[in-house]
Amino acid sequence: MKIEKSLLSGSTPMLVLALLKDGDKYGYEMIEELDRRSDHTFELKEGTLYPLLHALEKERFVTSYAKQTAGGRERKYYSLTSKGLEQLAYKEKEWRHFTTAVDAVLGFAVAEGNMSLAPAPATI
Amino acid sequence: MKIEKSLLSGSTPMLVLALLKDGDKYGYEMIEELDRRSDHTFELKEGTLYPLLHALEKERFVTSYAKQTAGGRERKYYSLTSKGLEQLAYKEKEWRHFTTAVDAVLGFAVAEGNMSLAPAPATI
DNA sequence: ACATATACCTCGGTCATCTATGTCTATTAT
DNA sequence: ATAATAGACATAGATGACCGAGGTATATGT
Repeated sequence: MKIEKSLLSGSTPMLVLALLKDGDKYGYEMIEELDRRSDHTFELKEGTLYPLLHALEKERFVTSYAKQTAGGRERKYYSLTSKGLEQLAYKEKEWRHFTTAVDAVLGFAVAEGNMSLAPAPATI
Repeated sequence: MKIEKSLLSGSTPMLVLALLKDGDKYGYEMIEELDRRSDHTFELKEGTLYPLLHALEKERFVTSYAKQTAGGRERKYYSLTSKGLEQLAYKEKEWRHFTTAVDAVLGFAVAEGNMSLAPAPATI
């Protein structure tokens, strides 16, 4: 199934950080891995990923280093920092909150406790 | 919890259609209803909603009519068309697919059958 | 009478993603 | 040997979604 691209908007940084949680990766590899893990739902474009990686590095969520392949080709590997791991945890929490809220609007039953509802105010 | 606004991007039309499934509503009412149902997660702005409603009407997903309040004020009510109902069903399906794919990338266990995986091709 | 809430609307800015394009190197096909 | 393809990085400009800010007008509360 093809997903309207704007749906993905906003969750891309989280997905990239999630990929790096399982080990250092280079850009091109992330695109393939994301495509594979999502069963072809997310076909991230290079024009999206590379600028995003630069932004994540600027914010110190990831660091990068160059590494040679056996063939002599150079790759730029990215590594998750502890700050990036914290950010991932935050983004995952935000993601849970978001999907719970959408499901609530769509009218799906929500398991109690999920929405962290404030206790109902006393009606005088 | 505050949600980064770009997360919502793309799912807004679905949410609006979902609201109208429960009966005709006017714009201002939808904003309040969305805020209420989502426990203040979605605070849709007028600058977002009104142009969106016009677009939905243009695509024949909704129709509109004017109606007076007891006080004499005029409101513009929107009503879901059968085409809009179909669109909502499609968008909900897309939404399920999307969240399943994100969860797969995040590494959460996925209930079997959800991802509609093609049977593994025979490896010769 | 004045402020606030209700109710509609539009314009322009911001930001995320994609399209298109470019570069360079390694591998595969002819 | 040479051409074509795939791998790997990068950026510029277009598109599109959402919001901020502003505008108009009526009803209600003080």
